[in-house]
Amino acid sequence: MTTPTRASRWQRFYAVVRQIPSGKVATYGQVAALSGFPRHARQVGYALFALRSAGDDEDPVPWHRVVNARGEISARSEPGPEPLQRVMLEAEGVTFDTFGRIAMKRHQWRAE
DNA sequence: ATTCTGACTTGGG
DNA sequence: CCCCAAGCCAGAA
Repeated sequence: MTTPTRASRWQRFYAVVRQIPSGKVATYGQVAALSGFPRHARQVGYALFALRSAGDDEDPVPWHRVVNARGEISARSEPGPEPLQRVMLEAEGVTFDTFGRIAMKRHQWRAE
């Protein structure tokens, strides 16, 4: 709605994640910082978790472009989107090394 | 109102 | 590289 001052921080995170271009990835901490909350990396993860069942076909959030600081896909409590996330990233041109890590120096998103 | 949980990060040893 | 402690917030029961 039109109440940004009362809007959840989560909406802020989603807005930033939506700005991540295809072929690039950002870390939770990065998203938090760009949203204006340097120490809220955790909340970003939780926000995305809540997004799992969101029916946002009109306003999709590229959650798959958010990875942890190690450059790996974070493990969830339950199996599911992990392999999918990797597939989606690879489909966008993101490459993984033998350790299952992303070449962050090459794919990490640089905000402008 | 309280308690528990959950896609994390960073710094220090 | 690994392990530990602290910081942070929202939603469900």
